[in-house]
Amino acid sequence: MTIKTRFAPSPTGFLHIGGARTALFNWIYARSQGGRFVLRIEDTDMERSKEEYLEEILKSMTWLGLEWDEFYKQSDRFELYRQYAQKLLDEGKAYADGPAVILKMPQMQLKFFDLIRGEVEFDSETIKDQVLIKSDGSPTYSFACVVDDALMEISHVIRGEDHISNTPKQLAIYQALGFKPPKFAHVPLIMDEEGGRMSKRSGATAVSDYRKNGFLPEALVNYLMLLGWSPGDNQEIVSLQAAVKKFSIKKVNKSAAAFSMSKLKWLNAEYLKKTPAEDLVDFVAPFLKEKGWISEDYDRNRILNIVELYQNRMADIEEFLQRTAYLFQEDFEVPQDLRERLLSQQQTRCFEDLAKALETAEPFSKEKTEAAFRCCVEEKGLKMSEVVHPVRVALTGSDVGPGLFETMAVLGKQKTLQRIQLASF
RNA sequence: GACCCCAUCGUCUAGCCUGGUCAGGACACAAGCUUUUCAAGCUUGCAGCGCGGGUUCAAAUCCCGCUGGGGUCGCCA
Repeated sequence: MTIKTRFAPSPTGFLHIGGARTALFNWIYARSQGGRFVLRIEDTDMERSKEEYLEEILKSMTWLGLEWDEFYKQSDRFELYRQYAQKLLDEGKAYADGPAVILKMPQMQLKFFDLIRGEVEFDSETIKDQVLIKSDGSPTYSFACVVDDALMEISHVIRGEDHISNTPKQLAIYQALGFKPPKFAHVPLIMDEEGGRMSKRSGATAVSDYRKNGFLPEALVNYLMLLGWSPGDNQEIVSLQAAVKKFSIKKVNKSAAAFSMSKLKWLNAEYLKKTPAEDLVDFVAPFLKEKGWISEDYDRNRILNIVELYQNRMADIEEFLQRTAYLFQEDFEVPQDLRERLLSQQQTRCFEDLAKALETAEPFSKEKTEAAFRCCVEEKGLKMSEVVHPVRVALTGSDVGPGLFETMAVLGKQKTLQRIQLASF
């Protein structure tokens, strides 16, 4: 049997991280079985479906690396749904209510075997007749879904747990149509940090938000797959390729998982650390351009030096931009408490001489600046720590950051000297 | 409310199917080492089987009940 899965978002909103994880499991499962992955846009609700959302969904899927083998839009297939509805009408399995078509609920065993949960059974008495075609001629979700899954020969329907109670209704439609139902697997939902329902208030929920905030797609994908699934060998860093090798749908958890931004950030930091600095330059450049900090023809080597300095000090782009702002902006504020604590008259009185000493550093490298700096500090009988911290504040506006001399090298001679002198009185 | 699903550290999880390993790992948190600060790195620590009944020589693991959480009850998807 050929394995075929599908992800079927409706373009009534951005691609949600919950949806992304469902898509991810479908993709991984198809790939792990040598099967095919279908992307089907469920845009039967003409009112709420928007072109911009469709574009955003496609873009997010591509960004995540979840390429599809087949693509469909339900709005192209309305005629097909009407034909099947007519068939049910002709066979007496459905009845008309004005222009609408409604399925007579057959008496049947509404039982199915869920690949993740095992046997799930519903009482057919509790399920009402189902609308198949709405009064406006468009198909309902369940009807279009069943017709498509059957015609597209979807072998495994992997979807969110919120669809579990749709399954018995759809089973009835399969039976009426005379189609064999696919295998079902309902993956648990993702909860917010507090364990409640994911909502706008829960923070970033759209995949595009994570892209904008400077997360690496590999990190997001890695995080999402770990929410409800584990390779089982204590590995946390798992590539898509490794996941495909180890994936088993039966090993997917049954219980809902709370989203953890701190773990996602940790994973992102891990991926950031192992990404070659050269590649990171390209990753970071668009964000710097957007800030207006660099132009189109920026000094690639300089950005490379900066990236190398901060690669281990950031979990996302926001942190990077915050910590490197002093390199691109002239007027940064030194917080009042730091000014008082580290830039007192006493502490800055050697600044003039330090500036003079640094003037001789040529080239203005980490090694040369450090040598000149140390020499001057020793001559004055001071300790390095007494001078290093005040100077860092003068240069960066912060008391934390990379090594002082690496910072100087990347800041450049002119700005370094200027800022030291400026702070000395 | 009815129906359905679920339940291991604060969080994500391994272990459950095929009862017997100090219940393992990761994030977070705390401490130490390193260091011009921070980060990274290394080491250590803290912390869990929801409750109650069974079955059994033995239960996180099997069964039942309870409690708790979640989902669905649209001519939305």
